[in-house]
Amino acid sequence: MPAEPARRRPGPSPRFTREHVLQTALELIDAGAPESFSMRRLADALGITAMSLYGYIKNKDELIEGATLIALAAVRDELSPDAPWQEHLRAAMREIHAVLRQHPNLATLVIGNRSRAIGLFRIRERILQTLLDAGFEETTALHALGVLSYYALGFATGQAALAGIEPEDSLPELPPEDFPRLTELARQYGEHASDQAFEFGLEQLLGGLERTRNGR
Amino acid sequence: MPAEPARRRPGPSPRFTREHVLQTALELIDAGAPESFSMRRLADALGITAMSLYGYIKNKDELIEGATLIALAAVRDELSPDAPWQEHLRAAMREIHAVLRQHPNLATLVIGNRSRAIGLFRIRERILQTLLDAGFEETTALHALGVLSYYALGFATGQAALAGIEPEDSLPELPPEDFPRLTELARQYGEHASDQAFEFGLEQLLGGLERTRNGR
DNA sequence: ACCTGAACACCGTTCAAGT
DNA sequence: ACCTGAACACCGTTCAAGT
Repeated sequence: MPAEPARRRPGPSPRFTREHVLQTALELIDAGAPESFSMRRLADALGITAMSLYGYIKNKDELIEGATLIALAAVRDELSPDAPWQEHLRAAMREIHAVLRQHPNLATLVIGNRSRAIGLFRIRERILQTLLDAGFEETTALHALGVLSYYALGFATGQAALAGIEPEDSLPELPPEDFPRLTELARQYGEHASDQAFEFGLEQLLGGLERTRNGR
Repeated sequence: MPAEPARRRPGPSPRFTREHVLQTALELIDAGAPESFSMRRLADALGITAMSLYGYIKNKDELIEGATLIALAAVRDELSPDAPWQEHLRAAMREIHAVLRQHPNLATLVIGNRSRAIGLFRIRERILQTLLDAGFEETTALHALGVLSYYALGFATGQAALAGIEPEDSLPELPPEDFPRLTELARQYGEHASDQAFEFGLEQLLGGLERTRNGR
């Protein structure tokens, strides 16, 4: 690189809002592989040095939390408040799933990061509220909350792991004599992580909850 | 147990089996935080340099796959083959859950790693076999396979994220006016990630599958 | 006040050289 | 054949100094 004059124009050196930094982070997280996101790459994308980022956020965890919050802001409950509780849960779960599908790497980062992003708790509050209003006992409601959130997060992370992989490559080569069923269904194996599979599981869970609430 | 060569070099020049390397890796993964596991630390624990590891495994992903395989070797099906399919699924899911609870950081590493550890496919084969034998249609069986595996993996990862955190610290400070229910149940919030919650969700899923198989 | 370079303490992995 | 040090191309983060 040729030596430039050490002097830098003090002119329009760009200053960002925290939101702009977080938004750029989210775009970068969406663009690459989950592990390819780094402070240094984000700084590059913004045209500043990595160290300058620390003027906007405390550390990388807080940065990911902030990006999560922005992404989750898209989750809204549009249902009328007198819709049955099953409808509310179904809608909430579908919205979470849709958002995580749009930002697949976020799911991977969040699940491994013990994220305390307040957006996650906004959704949990809403689910918990729905369950309690539906008449579930407190402990049962908390159990259901855990089941529903980890199902959504786990499934989305699983789908993210298969993103960009050809369906027929989602299975490694397996000896047919030890894996007869997987071998037989190899071509359709990708179905296990499809959106229909998510819906299928959601309906199993909602049906189960309904049965539980009606006294077994 | 290390293979003892006891020949030719003076000084500490131990040679290991691949199994010993993988076993040590698993212990190290269990011991610390998920992100604290590194090739260099593993080499330290073995008393060799990081570069020597590449004589035993191709890279870090393969190392984690190998450790996963060792851990999953503990999963066995002890049921008699004529037990009802629900019992088989329940047993398989509980065994997976138990193993992931014993190696919590492994769940985190596996879910973010698109692991192709053959041990995972051994379990999937078994679940798929059970579902097909129970009479589920192929697509439905694959959907159920995805739902069950991602539920187990997602829940275990969620529990791992809370490991070592005091139950009362599992919630960040939230404004009570926006989060009335979570605030109200803050003391019991840890319940959402308990083993009972896992069992609760498992029963919802099994009940749902049973209903599905009996024609809605 | 904001941004910087240099530095620290790490990573995974390659490679040529040593025994 | 196995292990090594040195090196490469990265990390997140701190800190004193520059503007």
